[in-house]
Amino acid sequence: MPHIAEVIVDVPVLQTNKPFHYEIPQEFEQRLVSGMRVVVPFGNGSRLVQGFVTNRFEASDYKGELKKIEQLMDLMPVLNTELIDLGEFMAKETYSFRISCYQTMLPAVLRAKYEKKITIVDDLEEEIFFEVFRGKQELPWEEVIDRDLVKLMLELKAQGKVEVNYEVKDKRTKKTIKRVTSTLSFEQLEEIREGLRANAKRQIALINVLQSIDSGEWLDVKRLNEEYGITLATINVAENKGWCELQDVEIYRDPFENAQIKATTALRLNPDQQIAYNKISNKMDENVHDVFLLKGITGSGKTEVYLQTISKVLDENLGALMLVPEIALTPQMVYRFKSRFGEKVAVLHSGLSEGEKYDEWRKINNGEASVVVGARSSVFAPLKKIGLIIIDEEHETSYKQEENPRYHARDIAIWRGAYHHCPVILGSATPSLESSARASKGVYTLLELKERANKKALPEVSVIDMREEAKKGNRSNFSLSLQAAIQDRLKKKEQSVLMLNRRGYSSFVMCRDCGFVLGCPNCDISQTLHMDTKTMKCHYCGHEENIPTICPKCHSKNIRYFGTGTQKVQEELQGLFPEARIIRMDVDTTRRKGAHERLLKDFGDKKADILLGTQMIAKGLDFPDVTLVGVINADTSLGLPDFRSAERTFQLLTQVSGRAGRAEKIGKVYVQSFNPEHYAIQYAKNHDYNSFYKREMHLRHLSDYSPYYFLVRISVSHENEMTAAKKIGEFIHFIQPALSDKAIILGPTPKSIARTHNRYHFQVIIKYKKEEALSNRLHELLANTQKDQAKGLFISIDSQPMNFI
DNA sequence: AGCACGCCGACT
DNA sequence: GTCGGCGTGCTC
Repeated sequence: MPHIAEVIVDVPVLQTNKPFHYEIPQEFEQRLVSGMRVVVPFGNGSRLVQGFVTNRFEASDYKGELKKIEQLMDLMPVLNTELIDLGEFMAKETYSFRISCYQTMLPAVLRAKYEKKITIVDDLEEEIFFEVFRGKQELPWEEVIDRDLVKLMLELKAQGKVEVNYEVKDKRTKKTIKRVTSTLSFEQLEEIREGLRANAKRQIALINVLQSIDSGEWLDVKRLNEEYGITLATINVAENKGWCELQDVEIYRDPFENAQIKATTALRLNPDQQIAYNKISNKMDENVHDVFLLKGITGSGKTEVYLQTISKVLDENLGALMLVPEIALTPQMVYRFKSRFGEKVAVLHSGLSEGEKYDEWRKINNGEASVVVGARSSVFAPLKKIGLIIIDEEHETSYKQEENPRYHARDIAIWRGAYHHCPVILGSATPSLESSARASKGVYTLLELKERANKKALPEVSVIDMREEAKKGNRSNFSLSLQAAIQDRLKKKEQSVLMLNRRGYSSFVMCRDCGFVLGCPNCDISQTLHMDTKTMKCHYCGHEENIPTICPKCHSKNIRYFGTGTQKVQEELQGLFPEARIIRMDVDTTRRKGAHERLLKDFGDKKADILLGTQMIAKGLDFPDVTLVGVINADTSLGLPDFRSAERTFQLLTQVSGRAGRAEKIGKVYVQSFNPEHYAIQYAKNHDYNSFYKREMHLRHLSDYSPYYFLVRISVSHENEMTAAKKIGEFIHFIQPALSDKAIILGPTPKSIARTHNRYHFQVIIKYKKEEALSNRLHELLANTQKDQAKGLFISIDSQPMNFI
């Protein structure tokens, strides 16, 4: 057996971001497998840290003396070889540490907790022992700090009386239940019963129960207590006397314990669905990796295609991975999967406790679950053989993690698809421009669902010009036509959904009379209002000007910042319709666990007439009695200083429109806007993705943005503004020589929130098509700036950033 | 990150 | 003269 282990240690800094070799002690030789967590001594004081074994070797080329692995933390590996490789790839792509990548792949309970403490090894003076150690053998290090004992401890350590110890603690817990079985025969128990006093009621009851079960059958102790009043104490006594045997068994916490799930079967596919199914199915048969872009309008039955392709995967004893955005992971959605695939489904989402997440993860790792449904991080689910990966609503920006490691689930999914030689399906009604562009170039295979499953026409969308409303003297958030429509639905006892677009809240300036938004003269994006400096700024090029008091276009004085809160809107709405029952859904009302589900359930049960919410209501809701959808302010997301703002607005409007008229009744959508002629709004009104795509691609082409160019953003921050500004300048000088003349450098500019936590932030964006040397150069940049980073300069590199605010 | 080693200021 | 400040470098 190779007795050298390659270990990635849990010290997330660049200098230790490489494998370290350890000797595997004899006792672990047989049990240690790559992918297990281990405890290893590390560094000068040999403090104990957690590590992941990534390989085993016969010999090491390390010149120094190898240390030994201290302890194994797992019986089964937590990472398989695929995930070990994926972590290496991911660290390189996202400019982050391998250890951080492995930790994001795993449930949080597998992350170690560290404890440092002082242990007595030789007799101490009585006074110290009782006063300082309070008569105990150990003293936690925090206490040493708090009680200012560092100096004393160092002295005692020098005298060899105490030592510093490190402990690596495993946070994971398994939920267990106690169960009991009989160890005696019916007759033997009968004999015992006769020997008992008549008033030993509990013991007699227990014997009755033990007599009633078959040999080898186990009974739940909790149930014995509930049903017969037999306590654990009684059973313990009985066990000591040898009548029965007690056992702790590990169980999974079941987050869906109380759900009643009815089995469903496959629906009949329409011709478009059938074609899509066949094409995907063929690739699965060939065992070939391919990426499909499944484009289907709302209600076209994408989910049924997912379900049936997954079903085929299961028939071949492979696993399937399905990602959905966190907010779309509703009970309705989960129910659909559970009812088709039953126990084979594992669900991973943020609503679960750490323990529940770990249990779901274990079911996957053990091979008990073969269908995984979950949000972004589920892309790392430890399925051993994957036959299909699906990313639903692939355009959603939440698939990109906004903290380190800044991975995009789509990239990870495609990497895993290639590894497993299986298809990846990207599904959306409004695909991202990047994916559509790849499909039109033939990099992805396009599959289209053009028909709605119920053959219903898409809802009619009316765009309401809020400038006209203003002229009529209506200063409220609700146009007269929307008010009339709401009144009508209330009368007919039908439901309405109203969405308040909260993106980019209050951060830009717009003219209430003509809809003019102040843009940057150099960058074709809107400028952001900075109240701290009382200026308008462009986040891309750094352009700055005064806040306008008069609209440059129509010279109206009615130009001001834009944005409204949900609570204020709710009050206004209630004032207009005193009899209406309103449910408000925003970050405030959904903060508590389960609140989101409860509010939706109440609305589904028709306990309210109007659902008022932010974009979180745009996804996945399917309520048959909703016949009216209103978008109160379509413009806020247009005003964002982001080249994707039109795309986001188009996607949002299309998505929310799909909420109207899901069943028999015909739906109607009202979109209120100060920019009704804006192409994102007009194309959304006409449900015309293709025209939107063409127009937007043209604009991206003109301004050299994605998908024509790749982007990378380098951000720095420092508590001293001058230092941060000077450093980012140096970094550009360092990177520039590695770039061709085709690359475009934007900035440096201060970030939109130029100062947070008393630190100053600057960024530079590099637009490029093909720069072979760039990635290496950026890795070098990180390596060369270790000293700066030690001195409080934060550097972060975000490849293909999604948010610019 | 955490720890040791090493070289300059205010103290017994 | 020394105690201790944190700058620098290393961790299998």
